[in-house]
Amino acid sequence: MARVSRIAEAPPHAVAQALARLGRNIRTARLRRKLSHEQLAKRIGISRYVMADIEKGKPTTGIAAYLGALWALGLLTQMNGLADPDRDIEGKTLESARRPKTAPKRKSFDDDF
Amino acid sequence: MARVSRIAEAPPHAVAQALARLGRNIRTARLRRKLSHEQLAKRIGISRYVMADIEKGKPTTGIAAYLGALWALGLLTQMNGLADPDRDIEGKTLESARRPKTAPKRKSFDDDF
DNA sequence: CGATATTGTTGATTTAAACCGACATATAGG
DNA sequence: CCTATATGTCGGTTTAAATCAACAATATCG
Repeated sequence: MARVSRIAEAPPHAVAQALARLGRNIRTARLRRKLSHEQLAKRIGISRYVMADIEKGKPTTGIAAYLGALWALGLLTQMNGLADPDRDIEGKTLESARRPKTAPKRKSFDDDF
Repeated sequence: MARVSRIAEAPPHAVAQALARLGRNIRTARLRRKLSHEQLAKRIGISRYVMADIEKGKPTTGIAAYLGALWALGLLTQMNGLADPDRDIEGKTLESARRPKTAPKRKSFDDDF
């Protein structure tokens, strides 16, 4: 990533937790399939070091490496419904009739946070 | 990421597709909530440029940025069951009684691919 | 339509992600 | 136990991810 964004530097609990759990789950799946870091990494096209990073839930590691791991383990299909607009009740409620291509104009200067 | 791994350089169809869909879904969720790139990016702690990258499904972008977006949109909970060992039928079947901490020793030289 | 905000693009800079070699430690399984 | 393999750690190199400023293009809405 370089220049490390705040979300990566100090992720909120929920994000850090999700990341840690994902890493653990990937590790479990790998061990069940009796693959070493090196073997799985090779299939994904990453180094064994990055494979280890993934299992640690490293925030700055590229998403493709994570998805590649899921893919190589046959678990990528579980990504299917993620953030699906149809499941987004909150969003559906908020949505006005039209579907704007950009966000609506803000009244004026930034409503920060 | 630097030195761009193969998975990021030329992701398999399934991975590229999952990435593109995730990006689109995040965009839809953002627009429904009437947030601009800049507004959402600020809450996540990234620049608007990275926010745009996410919606494009850029493979090399750090996973924390993606999860941060889901988090800021209230969609992170959908990550819960991802790669859950309990749901991993394939893995459960393969698993032998014990739970090794490392992969079993390979017979000898690499079984490549 | 016109004013304003959003989003896209480009080029330059900074910095760390990914890689590697080498070595230490832990684990598996004979 | 012993040995081969797996995994962890460290320093150093390469390279591109993230940022930013500035401007262009596009979309919103009064």
